[in-house]
Amino acid sequence: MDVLMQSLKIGINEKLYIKDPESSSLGKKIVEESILLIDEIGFEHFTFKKLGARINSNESSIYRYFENKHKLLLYLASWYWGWMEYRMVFDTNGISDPVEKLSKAIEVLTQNVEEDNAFSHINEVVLNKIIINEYSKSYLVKEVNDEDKNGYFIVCKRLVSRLSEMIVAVDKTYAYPLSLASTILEGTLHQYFLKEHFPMLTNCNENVTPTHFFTDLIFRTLNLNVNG
Amino acid sequence: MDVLMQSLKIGINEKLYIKDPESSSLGKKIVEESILLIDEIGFEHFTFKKLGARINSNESSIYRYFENKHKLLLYLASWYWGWMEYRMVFDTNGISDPVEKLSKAIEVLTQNVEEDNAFSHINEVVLNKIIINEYSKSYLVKEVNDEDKNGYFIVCKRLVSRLSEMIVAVDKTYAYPLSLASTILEGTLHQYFLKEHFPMLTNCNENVTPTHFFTDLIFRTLNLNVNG
DNA sequence: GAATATTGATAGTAATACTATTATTTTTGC
DNA sequence: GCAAAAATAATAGTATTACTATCAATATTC
Repeated sequence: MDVLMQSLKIGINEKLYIKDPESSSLGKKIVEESILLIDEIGFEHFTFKKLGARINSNESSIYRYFENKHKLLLYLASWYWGWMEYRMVFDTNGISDPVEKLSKAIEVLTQNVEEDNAFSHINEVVLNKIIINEYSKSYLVKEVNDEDKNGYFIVCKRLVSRLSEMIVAVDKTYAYPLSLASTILEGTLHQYFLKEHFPMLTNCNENVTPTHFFTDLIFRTLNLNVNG
Repeated sequence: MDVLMQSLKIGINEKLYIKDPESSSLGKKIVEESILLIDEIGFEHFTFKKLGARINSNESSIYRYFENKHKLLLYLASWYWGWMEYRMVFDTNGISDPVEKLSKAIEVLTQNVEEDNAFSHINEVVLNKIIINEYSKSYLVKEVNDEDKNGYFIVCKRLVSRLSEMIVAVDKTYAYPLSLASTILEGTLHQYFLKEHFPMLTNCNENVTPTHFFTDLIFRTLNLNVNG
């Protein structure tokens, strides 16, 4: 799993941190506990001072790793999308049939996240929760164009692009592969949010998952049979 | 248009404001200029102090209308969704064919917003821009469950519900009408955002609109012909 | 064991997000 | 047209946030 780990590390833009949090135990603790604290109190209430108190460290020490909490969120999001991308590529790698390949990709991207023990200091289940609740806040900012120029969103963009290509491989005539791919990724986060907080606005529940909904949607849209 | 105006006023939960901004010229100015200022500097940089300076009024006076900027955003969002709901109901009212009715609803909900002169102090075009950029921030908060209990999201919920019913009217066997409806509403905002800031992640541009994409998606998903 | 890097502690600043009080202006009712 | 009431403005003040700067204490490494 070392190769995986490295490939994921590569995905994170160096401008997102001042000092690489993977390079020290304090850095890892900052990442590890920030995920838990953001989940507990929400991104708006989260501060470096509170995080410092929680990990018995100092506010000023955290500022030596991340410029501000916004950059930390972008870092966590890059890690998350890099991890998703890796799993998608890994899990679809050997599949030659384009329909089966797309189907598997959708499954990986929309299914409930389970813990991955390859990364000891990152709790993927909780990270997924904060991506559902907070990811939009990382790009819905006035500075988005400049930040995009800095490459802060490159991992997520590459994921959409890859998924779009898989859609094209299934149906070259379909006119909206990019829009469909971005709708699936964003829509998945949204359906999980609705399931948790607005169950009346979704058909997803304990039995019906976003994977069911989006797999069905893709197959109907691209005019395929469920069995490939 | 007075009836319309009233019906839209009714839609806004009274708990969202301390004093009804429609009841005075200062209140209207607060709403009018807050839309423009949030659009200009973004919700994070927007403060009541800055708004006060802009309208030659006082921070403390604005606090007499709205508890904080979060409630103001919820107010603006309720107004927006109330206005969309009204237009959707109005424009689909006489249509008896369910397919044509759904098609018209999608059109109203996904098309580019144009100014509505019935509401002099609200610039719908700019309001639509801030909904695209800021709406998610109104519900992606830790307090969402309590706020929902207070009825702050009722207008948007009713809209999803209505759209879902129109989907059911077209295809009773389709298993995910709520998820499809919520995906369309949320996805429309997202596609407009991508079109503006991440054109590589969407097929929408000057010629292809979110209306094209979502109309096509709905028709394929519900197995209909484009001509009804 | 000295030099260097890292972390911690403390202090300080400007801005934010308010609340409270009092003064001034506007509105309304008679 | 004037008094009473309501609305708005001005000012001040508090706690928190989002940092920056400085210096002391601790690890690390050469």
